[in-house]
Amino acid sequence: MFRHAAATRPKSYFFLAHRRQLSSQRHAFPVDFIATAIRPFPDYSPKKPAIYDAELVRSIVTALKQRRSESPDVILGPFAARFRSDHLVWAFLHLRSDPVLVGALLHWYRPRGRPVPAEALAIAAHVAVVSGEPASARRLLRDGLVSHRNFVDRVIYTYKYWCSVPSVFDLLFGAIVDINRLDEARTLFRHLVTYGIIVSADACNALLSRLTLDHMLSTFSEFQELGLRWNTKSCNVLIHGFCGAGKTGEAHRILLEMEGTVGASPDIISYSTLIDAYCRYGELLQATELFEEMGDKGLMPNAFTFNSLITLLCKNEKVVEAERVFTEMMFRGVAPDHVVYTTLINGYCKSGKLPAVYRLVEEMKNSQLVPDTVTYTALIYGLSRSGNMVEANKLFREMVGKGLSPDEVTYTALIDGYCKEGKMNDAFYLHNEMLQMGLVPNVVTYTALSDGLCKQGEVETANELLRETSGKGLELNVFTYNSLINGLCKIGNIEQAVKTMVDMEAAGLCPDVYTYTTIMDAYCKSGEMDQAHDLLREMLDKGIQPSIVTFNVLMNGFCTAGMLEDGRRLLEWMLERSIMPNSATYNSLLRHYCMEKTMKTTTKIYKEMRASGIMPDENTYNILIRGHCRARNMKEACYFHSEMIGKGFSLSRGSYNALIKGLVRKKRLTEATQLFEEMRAKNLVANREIYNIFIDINYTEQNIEMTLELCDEAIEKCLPESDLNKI
DNA sequence: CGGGAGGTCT
Repeated sequence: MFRHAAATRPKSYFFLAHRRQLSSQRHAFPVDFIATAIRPFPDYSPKKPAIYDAELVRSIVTALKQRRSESPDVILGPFAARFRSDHLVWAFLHLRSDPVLVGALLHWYRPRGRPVPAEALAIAAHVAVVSGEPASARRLLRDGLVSHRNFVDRVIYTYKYWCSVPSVFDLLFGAIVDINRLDEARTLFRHLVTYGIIVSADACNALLSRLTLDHMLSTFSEFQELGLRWNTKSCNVLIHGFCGAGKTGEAHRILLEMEGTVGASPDIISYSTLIDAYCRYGELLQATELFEEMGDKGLMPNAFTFNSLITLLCKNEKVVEAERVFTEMMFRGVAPDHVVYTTLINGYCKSGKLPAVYRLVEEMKNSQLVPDTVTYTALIYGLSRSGNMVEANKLFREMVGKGLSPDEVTYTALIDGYCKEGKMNDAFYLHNEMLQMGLVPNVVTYTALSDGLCKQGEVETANELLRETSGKGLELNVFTYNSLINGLCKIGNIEQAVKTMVDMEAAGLCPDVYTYTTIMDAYCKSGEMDQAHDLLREMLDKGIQPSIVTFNVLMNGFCTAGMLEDGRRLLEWMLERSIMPNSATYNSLLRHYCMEKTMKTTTKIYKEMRASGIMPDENTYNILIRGHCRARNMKEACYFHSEMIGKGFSLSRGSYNALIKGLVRKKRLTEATQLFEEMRAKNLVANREIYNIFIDINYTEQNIEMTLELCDEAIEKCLPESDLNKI
């Protein structure tokens, strides 16, 4: 049923509506200003058909109404030759309460090569809105907008005669925003105000969220002054905008003041957005304070809120704490979704804790949560990182099998995995495959490939690749330059590395802690401690904070240069500034004292390390074991060996050699043989000396077959003795 | 209107 009464409604209705709006505003306008400012919608009516046309239209309409179940093509076919675009509107006059038939007529007319007139599209949209079909109205409006320059005018022009309702303008506004004509949306808002129409806050929010921060703010105040009452979502958009620009202080201010200035109280999204920003910028304290505060206000944190905290903890390599928060969240009755699981899985992937990863994947499946592309990418990345390309590929196929599409991030994770293994052919094969899939490799992909080439010593090829990358219009960034600089350092070309650092500055990129640490390491390794120190000075002057790696590089430099006093001083300097050393810091010192065969000092330092709560890593154990073996402390060596096995660490080639040699010396042949077999099973090559020992033993015991096998193996695999010291 | 994946230094 169509309500003709609506046609008389607009003027007074909107006047009242507008007054109501203003009375709740802080900046009230004089009422008589509004009374004179509002103009009525135009009085238009469709032009009259000629008798011939009217009869044609009546026949068409009758046919459509009576034969609803038949295809419009069949019904309208006979009229096709005589049908003009004018007939559309005349037909709509009879079909105004029947949006289905309006749609059918348009649908039939449209593909016939002639454009649908703006007027017909606008009318069809009004009919759809009035009949409660906003989705099709929006489609029609969008069509009108893209095909007719003055479509907005047509919608306003036809508004009154077709007894439309104000929400058509929300849809029109939304459609303009959809096609990204943001200035036009703002103009429309102002224009509609002159008719006494205020576009809804939600429609305006869609615009707001697409604007840059500056425009966002100016639009917010302008629309507010024109009579719009913004809502909580609007403030959330502003909060998000400020957060994205790093202005958490401003965002926080909105959260605190929105109730008073806009009359909209912050909701769970307002808080979560700000909490997420604090987490992103590493301000855990601020984040947790807000977390508490929202609870006090009766806003319960949800999976989004918790996820931000979990992400931050994972980023800070506190994945165990992250899981504690995860457990706490479930305890509070918040069910984790697939995103939270992905966050935590990724955290464990980064720290290489695959058993925990598998446990969470299992748990996720049991909760009926479905992993998506992001989840799979995190898993593939985790497996690539731990050198397990076979499993990574299996997962890749599994995700494709499940109908998920790998994107450029997924491919890059796999490509990086191959690069880290030095399998550059596989890496480039995947690069080609992603091109064939229509995916566009980005600067991250090329950085991974370039880094892979650099690590293979093919710095020239990497340089060539990056030239091509720039040629494609991709902008190289700090990561790219750093990996190239590292490549140059590793082939011993520090001079070129420094030149490249200058290049990157010329390209407008600031060398960061990675750049400096990389070059400092090169200087340290070539014994140029003064140069390294100069660079440290330079980076401190620039206000770049050294990382633990920077200190470790220096520590390693001091130790290898035999500047032990400087090393110890550096350690104390770090401790005084509560810069927490890690296992690598201590490993340099330990390695040095082991080489000096001063195991007493080594043990003292090791005890200091444990007392500071620093867990030894695989390297630490290998250093200690080799040291104790050389000092012939087999009891200690064996103790550390069993402890490291208990933690899932493995002996290095050097440690195997040292342990076996030590055990043989103590005549503990059973243990020595067992280790030798274990070593061979892992495809690690023993020293010539060790082979000789076992060849002798087997020969003495007349195990001729074994003797020959070992001889062959030694000839095939062992390097000449002279090269052994280089390993 | 809010959350999760990939590339650089020992």
